[in-house]
Amino acid sequence: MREAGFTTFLVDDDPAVLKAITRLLNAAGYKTKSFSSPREFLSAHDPSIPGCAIIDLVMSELDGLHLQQALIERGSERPIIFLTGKGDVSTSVRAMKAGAVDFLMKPVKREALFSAVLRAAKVDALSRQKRDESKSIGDRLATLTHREREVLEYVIAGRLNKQIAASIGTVEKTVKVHRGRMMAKLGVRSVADLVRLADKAGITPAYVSG
Amino acid sequence: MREAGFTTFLVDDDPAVLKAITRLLNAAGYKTKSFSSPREFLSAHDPSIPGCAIIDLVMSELDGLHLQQALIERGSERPIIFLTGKGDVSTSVRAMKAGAVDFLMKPVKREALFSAVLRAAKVDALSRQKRDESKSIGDRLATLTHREREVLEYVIAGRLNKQIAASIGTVEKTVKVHRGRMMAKLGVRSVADLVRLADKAGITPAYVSG
DNA sequence: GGCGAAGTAGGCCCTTAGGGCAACTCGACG
DNA sequence: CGTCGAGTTGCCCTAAGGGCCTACTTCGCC
Repeated sequence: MREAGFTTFLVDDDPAVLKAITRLLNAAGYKTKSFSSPREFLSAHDPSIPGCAIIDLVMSELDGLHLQQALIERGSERPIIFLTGKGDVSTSVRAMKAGAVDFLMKPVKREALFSAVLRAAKVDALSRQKRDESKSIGDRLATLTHREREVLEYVIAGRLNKQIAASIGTVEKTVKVHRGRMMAKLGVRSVADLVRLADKAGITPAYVSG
Repeated sequence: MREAGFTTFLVDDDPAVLKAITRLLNAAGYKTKSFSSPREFLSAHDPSIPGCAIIDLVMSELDGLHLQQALIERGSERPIIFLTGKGDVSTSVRAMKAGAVDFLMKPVKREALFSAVLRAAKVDALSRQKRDESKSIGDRLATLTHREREVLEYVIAGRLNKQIAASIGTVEKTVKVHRGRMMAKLGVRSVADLVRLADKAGITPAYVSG
C-alpha cells in the first residue's frame, strides 16, 4: 500500500535528538518516523512514500554522507536535510554538491528547520510528479508492438507515411494502420500531443538523413 | 565584439592571491582576468564572454555572497567558485544553495581548483548553449506577424485548420496561408519540428476546451 | 489442430493539408 | 496620392491522413 501523506524520516543515533526533532515537527503538523540506525533506515526505505530525510552527519554505524551516497546509488530521489553538531565547510559543500536540500547546525532553529523541510517537500512533490507522469507514459508505451513503436519514432521525426513505409520496408497503408493503433494506445489525437508525450518519455526520433 | 575563449574572472582584494591563482590557471592553459575590486568586476561584467568567476568570500568593499546576489539579480548565469580563508558552514551552505559551483578553502589545492573550474566550464557551456538556442528561436519568432503567431499557438495545440479558422474568426484558406508563412519563417517543415521548437521557446499552446 | 495477436495488404471513401495564382481591403508611410 | 505590408478570400489542384471492411500469413500457446 502506498502512503499518501508527507513524512519526515529522522535518522540520528542520539535518541534525545530524535525525540526533540519529532516533537518539533509533529507540533507543526508533520508526520515523522524515527531511525536510530542508518542501516535500518536504508532497509526500510520505501520510495513510494512521499517525504524527506533529516539525517545526522556523524553517526557511528554509517556516516551521513555515505548514507546519502547509498540512497543516490539505489536511485532514490529522497530529499535530504543534514543536521550536525560539528560540521566543517568541506563536508557541507560535499553534501550540497551531492544534492542535499540543506545542511543545518545543531542546535537547529525552528524556522531554519521548517523552511528546509518546506523546501524539501516542494522538491519531493516536483520529482514525484515528474516520475508519476513518466511512469504513466512508460506504461502506455509498453503496450505498443515493435512495429507501432517503430512507426512512432518516424512520426515524431516528422516523416510522411509514404517515407516511413519505404524506411521500414512496407506499404503506406500498413503504416497508416500501425499509426492509427499507436495513437489510440497512447491516447493522443494529434501529432502535436504525440511529440510532447514522446519528448517527456525521452524517445529519440528516428533519424533520417536529408 | 564577442570573445570566444573561456575566461576565469578572479576577484580578490589581496593582490598576492590574484597573482598566485593567475599563475596556477595560466599554467593550466586558462585565460584569466583579475579584479581587486568587486564593484569593478561587476561593472566590467560582460555576460557574452564565456567564463566563470572565482571570488574571494571576504572582501572589504563588497562581500562575496552579496556579489553573488548582485550577479544573480542582474540575470547573470556566470558560474561562481568561492575561495575563502576562514569560512563557516552556514556561509558555505548559503553560497551553494544560491547556486555556487564550489566553495573552496584557502590554501586551495591545485586539483580541487582545477576540478571546480572544469565543472564551472561545463555549467557555463551548457547554459550558454541553451541561451544561444532560445535566442535564435526568439529571433525567428519575432519576425512572425500577430496572425501568424496566433495560428502557431493553435497548430501546436493540435487543432485543425478548420477549427483554427473558427476560433480566430476567419476561413480555412486564410489559416493555411498564415500557417505556411509561419512554418517558412521558423524554418521547420513538419508539425513535429514546430512543436519542439515552440516548446523550447516556452510558447503555450492555445487552450481550447474539449 | 484451433485460436488469438501481430503484421501485412487491398479497396473504398471522405476529410485535411498545403501550394499556386489572382484579387481585394486597409492602414501606414512618404 | 501611390506604394507596401499584412490580412483576407476564392478557385483549383495534388498529396496525405485516416476510418472501415475484408483477408491472408506467421507465430506461439493451450
